[in-house]
Amino acid sequence: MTGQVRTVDGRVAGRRGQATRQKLLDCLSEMLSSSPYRDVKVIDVARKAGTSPATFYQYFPDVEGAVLEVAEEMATHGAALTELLEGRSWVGKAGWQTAQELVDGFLEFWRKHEAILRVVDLGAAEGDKRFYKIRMKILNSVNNSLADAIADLQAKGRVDKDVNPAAVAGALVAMLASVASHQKGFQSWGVKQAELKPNLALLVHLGVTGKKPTK
Amino acid sequence: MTGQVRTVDGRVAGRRGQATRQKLLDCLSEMLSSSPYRDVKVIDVARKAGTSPATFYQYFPDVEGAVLEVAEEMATHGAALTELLEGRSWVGKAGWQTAQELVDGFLEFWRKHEAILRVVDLGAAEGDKRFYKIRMKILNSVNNSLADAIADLQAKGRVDKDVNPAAVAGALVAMLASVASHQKGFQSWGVKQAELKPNLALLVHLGVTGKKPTK
DNA sequence: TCGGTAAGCTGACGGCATGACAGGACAAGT
DNA sequence: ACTTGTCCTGTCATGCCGTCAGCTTACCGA
Repeated sequence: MTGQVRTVDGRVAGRRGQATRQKLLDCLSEMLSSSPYRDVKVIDVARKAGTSPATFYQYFPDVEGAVLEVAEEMATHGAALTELLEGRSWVGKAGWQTAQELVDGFLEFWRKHEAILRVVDLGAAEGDKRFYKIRMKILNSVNNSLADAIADLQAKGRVDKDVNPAAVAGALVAMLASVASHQKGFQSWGVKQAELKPNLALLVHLGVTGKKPTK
Repeated sequence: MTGQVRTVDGRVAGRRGQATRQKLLDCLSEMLSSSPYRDVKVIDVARKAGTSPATFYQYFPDVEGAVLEVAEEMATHGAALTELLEGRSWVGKAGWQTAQELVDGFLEFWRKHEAILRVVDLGAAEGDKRFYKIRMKILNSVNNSLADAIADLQAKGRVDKDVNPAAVAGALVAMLASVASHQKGFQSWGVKQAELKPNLALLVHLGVTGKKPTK
């Protein structure tokens, strides 16, 4: 499917090569967590991996190229987000639970991949299609499921006709992503993490069903 | 209030100096709009301003320092966002209009300052307190007004007791900011800008009042 | 066991951005 | 014209970037 892993100059990477490559990616991930994206240098990543800059350039065209790899890897893990919504109900108490579990799972995922998601968000906002596609790949699973749920309720007449399911779903997903990125910001507004989640779930529930949840 | 503008080495800047300084800031702004943050170099900004890198370093410690200035300037303009909510009603048709105008004004502001806001968002997400404070300064005006409105309705018994006004307000503001940053993303979900706004307004109204708007 | 071949790594190098400084250009007041 | 303080830039040491030739290592077939 993906074909063989290749170096920049076209050689196929063997066992040792792939290990080095992966180590560089891991070290890059760590660097992204500990220092601003702007200050992440090839030489630092290489040093951290116990190798030389020249080796780095064998496997990646530049820092951005390597970041894209890290992001791609993370995006495949993001497929698990689909499970948060698959076959769930939005009616009654079950609906409230669905909303809660979505918020919980989403925030957890974002927290776990905080550093790389920051960079993906930036790249997407800057209009880079590669980052933008990765961001879509992650959000689409959640977004599509949400939009379907809204469209379903709409078909049954439980949601107004003039609601655009995709727009509402997208806005809710954007909200979750943004809140996850700036959780610390809420603390200065006197909102604790534990308080935040149910309020987010409330908004999600309101957005999807148009009604307050029954708890 | 802010005192005199000073160079890095402590001299007070005169008329000519301030003009040069401002020109550098303007050129930096342009650079941020046209190229990725990571690739904005002092030498490019200086060249664009028709001066030398050494001059840049007389007024700013580094690119980040200059970016903070641009952001600060933008943040003061952001005070105008307060007007979108001051003295507005959230009841009946007026409530729907309030929500619409908030969404409109917010998106417009974000669009106008897109480039610098991207960088502020990144800096804040990375935990840099300076960027984080600027982000707060912009969002606080809207957030506080929203939280007050919710708390008001809550006091009147129109909103559930277990809603945390600050949390809901913060989440709604985060949603607006995120959607504004990634408007292009919605196009690939088949959502046009014109469709997006009323749906955002709907979510805002739902979040604040807990009820569907009367149009 | 022994080469042969391809993978894997690095030292070294030209090029460019950074950041500091000292000195020259310039404007304003006397 | 002279002085004073502001303003700008040429220059330099330093450090990262990105490339290449060449060396080492692992694998494999004879």
